[in-house]
Amino acid sequence: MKLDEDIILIAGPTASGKTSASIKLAQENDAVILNTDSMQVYEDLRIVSARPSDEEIAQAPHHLFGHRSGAEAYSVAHWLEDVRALFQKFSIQSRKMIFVGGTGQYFNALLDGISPMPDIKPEIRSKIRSMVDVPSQELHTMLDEKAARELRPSDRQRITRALEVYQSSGKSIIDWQAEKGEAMIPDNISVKKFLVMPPRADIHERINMRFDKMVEEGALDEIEALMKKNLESSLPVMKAIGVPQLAAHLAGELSIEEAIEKAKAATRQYAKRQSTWFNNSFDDQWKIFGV
RNA sequence: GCCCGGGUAGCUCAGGGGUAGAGCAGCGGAUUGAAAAUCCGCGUGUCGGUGGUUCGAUUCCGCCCCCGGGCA
Repeated sequence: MKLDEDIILIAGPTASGKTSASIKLAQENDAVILNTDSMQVYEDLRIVSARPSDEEIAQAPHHLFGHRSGAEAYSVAHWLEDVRALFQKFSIQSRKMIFVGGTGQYFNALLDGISPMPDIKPEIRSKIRSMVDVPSQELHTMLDEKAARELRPSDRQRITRALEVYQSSGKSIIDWQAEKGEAMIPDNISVKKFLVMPPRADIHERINMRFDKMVEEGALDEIEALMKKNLESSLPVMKAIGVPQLAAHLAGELSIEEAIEKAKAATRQYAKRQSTWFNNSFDDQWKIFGV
């Protein structure tokens, strides 16, 4: 399919067939592919994150895949910086770009921008994140008034974030978020949006088959190598689906069957959350494919 | 063949004369620098079948079927 637009977006839940679709489109449109997935950025997770294989990557130019170490705490802000750098490198008009992935937050940030946020002082961040023994309900009482009103006492991750923002800047995260961010894509650039959304039952079947295949292809070796790095368990890479489950098996806490079953279930639940995001957060410019 | 134990949600199981409830799975939702994260909400069921007792049976009784275990 030959497309006129400068930028093509392909979103969809995990195991929906985005990778092969992106390669085909890239070849037909002489485009480069940009990863829009929060876990495929890590070099440590080739198999478990379902990152394109070397053979697939050889079929079209790929960027932002496996370009970061798992030791880094990558985030949507880093991703936007990486994208901005690529926009300059290629100059948007001269080369078609295909964004493909399953991280809704990244797509939203790309299209709508992200509010400016203060730099977090490292000592504040580590102080707050080290309070692992303090119940989140108690952390919630330390919030500024506005954040306390918006966040649930059980939502530890957002509470932690709100605390570090307030303590670093003296301003509520709610006020920071009220400031609109700048859109990444200029108005004169045309965008085509594809949402790959197969029936849920098909996705479940593909997830189950794919995880078995990952194990056959050496997922355990990959996780073993990752564990040898002794990274902090709070790092994003350590929370990728498949990592905790297979690590638990390697540690002798789960049988391989149990680990596989838990990883598959976690993947199905993730696909559910992705579907919710795409169904409710994406506007009707997205063209839906049932595949 | 006989004797036990068990058949309740997709799975593992609890309960008990007034049409039933947990965990997991599943479904729905939120989502602004960890987002594959984090959080919120929802039981989805001929209680194996069939007769009987009873105002009323998933529960008590009989018979049958199925699954374990034991004795032969």
